[in-house]
Amino acid sequence: MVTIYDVAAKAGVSAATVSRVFNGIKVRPDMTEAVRKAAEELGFVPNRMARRLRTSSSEIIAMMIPDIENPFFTVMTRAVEDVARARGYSVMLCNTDEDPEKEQEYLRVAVSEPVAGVILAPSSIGTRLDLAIERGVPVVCVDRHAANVEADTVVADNLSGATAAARLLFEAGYRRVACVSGPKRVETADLRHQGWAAAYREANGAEPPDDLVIRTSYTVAGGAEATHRLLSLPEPPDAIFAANNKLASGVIRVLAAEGKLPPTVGLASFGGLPLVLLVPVGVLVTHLPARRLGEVAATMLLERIDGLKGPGREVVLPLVFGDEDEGIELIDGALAQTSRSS
Amino acid sequence: MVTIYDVAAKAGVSAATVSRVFNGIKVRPDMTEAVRKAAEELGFVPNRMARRLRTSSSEIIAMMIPDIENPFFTVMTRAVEDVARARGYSVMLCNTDEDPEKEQEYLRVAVSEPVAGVILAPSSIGTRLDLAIERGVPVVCVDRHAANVEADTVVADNLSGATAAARLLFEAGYRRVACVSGPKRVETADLRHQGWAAAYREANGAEPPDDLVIRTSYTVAGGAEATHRLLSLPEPPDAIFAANNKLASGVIRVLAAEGKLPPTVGLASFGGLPLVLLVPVGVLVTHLPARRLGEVAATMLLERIDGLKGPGREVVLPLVFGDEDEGIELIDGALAQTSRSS
DNA sequence: CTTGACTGTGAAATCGATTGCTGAAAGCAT
DNA sequence: ATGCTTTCAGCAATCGATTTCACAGTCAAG
Repeated sequence: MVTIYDVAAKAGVSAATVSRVFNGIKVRPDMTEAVRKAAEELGFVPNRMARRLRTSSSEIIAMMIPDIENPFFTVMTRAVEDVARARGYSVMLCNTDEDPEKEQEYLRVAVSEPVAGVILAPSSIGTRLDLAIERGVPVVCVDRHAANVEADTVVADNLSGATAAARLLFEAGYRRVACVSGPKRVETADLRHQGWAAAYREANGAEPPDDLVIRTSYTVAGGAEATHRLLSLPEPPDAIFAANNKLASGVIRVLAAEGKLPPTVGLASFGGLPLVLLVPVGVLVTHLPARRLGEVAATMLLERIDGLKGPGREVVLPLVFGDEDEGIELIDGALAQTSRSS
Repeated sequence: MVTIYDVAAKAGVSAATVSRVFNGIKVRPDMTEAVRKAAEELGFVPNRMARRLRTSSSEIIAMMIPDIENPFFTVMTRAVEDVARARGYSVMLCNTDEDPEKEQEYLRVAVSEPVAGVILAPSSIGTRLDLAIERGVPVVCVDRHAANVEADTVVADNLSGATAAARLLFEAGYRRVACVSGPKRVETADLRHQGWAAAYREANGAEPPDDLVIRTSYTVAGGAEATHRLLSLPEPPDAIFAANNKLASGVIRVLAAEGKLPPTVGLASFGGLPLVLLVPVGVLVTHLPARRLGEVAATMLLERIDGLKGPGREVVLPLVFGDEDEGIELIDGALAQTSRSS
C-alpha cells in the first residue's frame, strides 16, 4: 500500500504538502507538479479510511426503506441514487421490513459507520431517530413522519389524496365503499384510512361502520385475505378503497377470481402499479410521486450535509389530478391510460 | 463522541481491555461486566473507521445491478441483503443502468472504498473486473458472466429454460413464434434468443427467419414497440416469446390494445411478473430463481471474503417445471395459478 | 535598513481502535 | 517453599491521512 509518505519522499516534500495538493490547497506550482508526478508513478490512491477517521466524514448516504420489493420504494431509491451520485455520494440500501428493531439496528450501524446522512421511511410513527440526531448525522424522513421533529420530512398529501380518491368512488355511484389499509400506527395507513372515512361521511352523512374497515399488512396476501372477508360479509361492500399498491393487487386478484371486477365492485388503488399488465377497466389509480419524493429528500439531505442549520422542514407533495404520471387518473378506457404508469 | 478511552476510564480498565471485550477476546468476567456497563451507560458505539484503518477491512458488500426498478433484481438484492446481514455485513446498492461506464465507475469506488466484496450482474459480456481482482477484492457475478473467469458465477439455466418455454408454445400448436429479446451482447438476451431458436428449429425443421426476431432494450416500451412491429409484418407471428418480464409487460399491453390476447396470439414470459394483477389467460410464465440466485451469490462471496482460494466456480440454477414458485407454469385457469407469483 | 503583514512549508499532534510486547499474578509440579 | 509455565491486563506503537502551529521567506511601506 503506497501512502502519502512514499509520495512525499519521492517528490522531495513533506506529507502535509502532498495532502494539500490532493485537497486543492494552494501549493507552489513546481511542488504541485512534482507531487502529481510522484503520485502518478507510484499509483497512489488516498486511503479513504484514514481520511474519514481524521475528518470523520464519509460520502455514503444510508437509505432505509421498509420494503425493497415494493416498486414505490425502489423508484424512490432510484431517484435518491441519481441525485446523490451526481454529487459524488454512494447510497447504502437498508431494508427494514417494517420492523422497528431491524430499523434501530440499521440506525446503529449507520451512525457507527458513520454515514454522511440518512434518508428513512420510518416503520412507525414511534420511530426514534435519537441515535442519529445525537451524533449529528442528518436525517430526512420520507413518505412518513418520525417522532423527532428535528428531522426534515417529505411526504405526499395522503389525507386529501385519499379523500379525493375515495370521493371519486362515491361520485361514481358506489355507497358501501370499504377500506383496506395497512398496519395500525403506520402513518400512511392511518392517514389514508382517515381520508377514506372523511369521504364516507361526506357522501353518506354517517359515521363509517367498523366492518367496512380492514387494517392488515401492506402485502398482496393481506389485500387478498381482506377482500375475502369483505365479500363474505352479510352486507358486502359495493366498492373497495385499497390504501397501497400491494393491497390493491391482492384485492384485484380476489375480485377477479370471484368474477366481481369493476364495475361490479368498484376499486381504487392508492399507489401506482408498475409493470402492470392489465389493470381491469374501471380501477381508479392514484399515482404517488415516488420519484419526486426521492429527489426532494436527497436534495434536502445534501443541504444538511453541507451544513445547513435550522429547524426541521416539512415538504408535502400534492397529488395533482390528471398530472402526467403522478396524479390521479381514472382508468376507464382499458389500456390507453395505463401506459402512463411505466 | 465517546471513545473506548472514555469507557475505559469509567470502567477503571485500559482501552485495550475495552477493545478486547468488544472483540470477544477473553477478559476477566468482572472486568467484562464493568466494561459492558460503562459502555451501556455512555452509549458507546465503536467507531468503524478507526477499526477499519487499523485492520484494513470493511463489512460492506457492494451489490451492482443494472436496473433497480426491475423486481427480478430487487428480489435478488433482498436475498443478498438477508444473507449478508446475518453475517454482519451491510449492502451498498449500485444501479449501473446497463451502462458499462457507470459500472466501471462504481467498481472504482468499490475498490477505493474499499468494500469487502462485490456482487455484480455485469452489464455486458465484455465487463472487465480487473480493477477489483487486482486489488484482491472478491467478486461474484450473478445472472450473467463477465470477461474474467477468476470470478465465481451464479446464473440460471437460460438456454435450456428458454428452449423449454418456447417449446411449450410450439406444443400448444403455434407455428410462427416470434422472439422479443434484450440488447445484443447482453448475455441473458443472447442465450434466451438462442434457446428460442433451438425450439424453433426443432419444431419447424427450419432456420428461424430474421424478421421474427427483435432485439431491443429490456424495457416495457421496448416490448410494446417490438410487438407493434411484429403485428404489422406482412405475415405476423401467431405467438411471441418475450425474454424478460418488462418486455412481456410491453407485449401484453399492445396485444390487449389490439384485442389479440392469448390464445389469439400465444405468449411466453421469461421471468415472473411480480405484483401482477391479471395475467391474461394462457400466458406461459417462466419464473426465474431470483431469490436463490441472490442467496447463492452472497454465500459464495462470503466464502471468498473468509479467505477461500481457488479458481472461479460456476453454479447454474435449473428452471424446474412446475416448481413452487421458481419453475415454469402454464397459466390457463385465470387466477388460481398466478397467486403463486407473489 | 527595519518592521510588519502575508504566504506557504514542514514537524508533529491527532482521529479511535487494534495489537505486539512486557511483566505481574496465578496455577501447578516438584 | 521454589521454580516454571500459563494467563491476561496495560503500555505504547501503529494504521494513513489531515490540520494546527511555528517559522522561514518574500515583499511593501515607513
